[in-house]
Amino acid sequence: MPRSTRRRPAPTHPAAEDIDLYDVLHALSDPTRMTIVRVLRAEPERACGSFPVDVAPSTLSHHFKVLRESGVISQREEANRRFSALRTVDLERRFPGLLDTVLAALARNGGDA
Amino acid sequence: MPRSTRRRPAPTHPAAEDIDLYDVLHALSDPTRMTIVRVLRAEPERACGSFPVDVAPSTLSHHFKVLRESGVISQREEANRRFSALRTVDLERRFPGLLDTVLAALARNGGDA
DNA sequence: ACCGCTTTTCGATGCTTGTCGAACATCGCA
DNA sequence: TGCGATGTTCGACAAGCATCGAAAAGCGGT
Repeated sequence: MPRSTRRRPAPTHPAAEDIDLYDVLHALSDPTRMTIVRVLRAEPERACGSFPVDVAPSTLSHHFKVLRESGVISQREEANRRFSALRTVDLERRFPGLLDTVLAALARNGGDA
Repeated sequence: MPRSTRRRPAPTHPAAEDIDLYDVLHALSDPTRMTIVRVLRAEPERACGSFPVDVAPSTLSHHFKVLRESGVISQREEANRRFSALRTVDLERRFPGLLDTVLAALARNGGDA
């Protein structure tokens, strides 16, 4: 009996057309999560633990879950690490210009605040 | 002794340059408040009680307070009515394109949902 | 087989939030 | 002066949220 290669439950992502605006806005209304998005904007992919945020690992995991379930980021597993990436294409298709505008606004708000 | 003509405490608004992005995003992440913004987009001004939202007056007052203190709307008093308006100029100056993009995204999200 | 690293899950905690009803304030009008 | 209409304030309440520490799961290397 071939055991599944899946170890932990694979991270679930909403379909592009199911991304909800209110979920996205809520996800982006937290500074810690916005920092994650901003960093991910500059790099295509990054491991969870390598973000310049000052919260406990469990808290960070929670924020990634919020971002993932709102459709802002995607996550893939590699070994015991989990890499995150912005869903730029899906977001652009669903809500054109939103991500760019918000990130531009963030830069005016205080940049890294 | 001349009493002040102010009866109730006048509504307080943040200065344009003090509008905080996180406050704005949070204000916009609620459907009831978003409905208010959407209606205000089509009309320059409107009295509080005349919005097509289905909540108690006290709840509505709370939402207006959130919108006002985040800098999304302004309110002026006339007699015993309070008129609200979008702070389109201030918002555009502080976060260019944000309001338009979010409202366009709202239309894609389900329009009046 | 064991250890260390990365990340998630669980339970708890304190704060925030959306909601309501009741009471209050203010105005116009009769 | 009193009445109705318009909004706000005040508690109260349930739900949600950001946060943490402790524990567990999964992987790679020794």
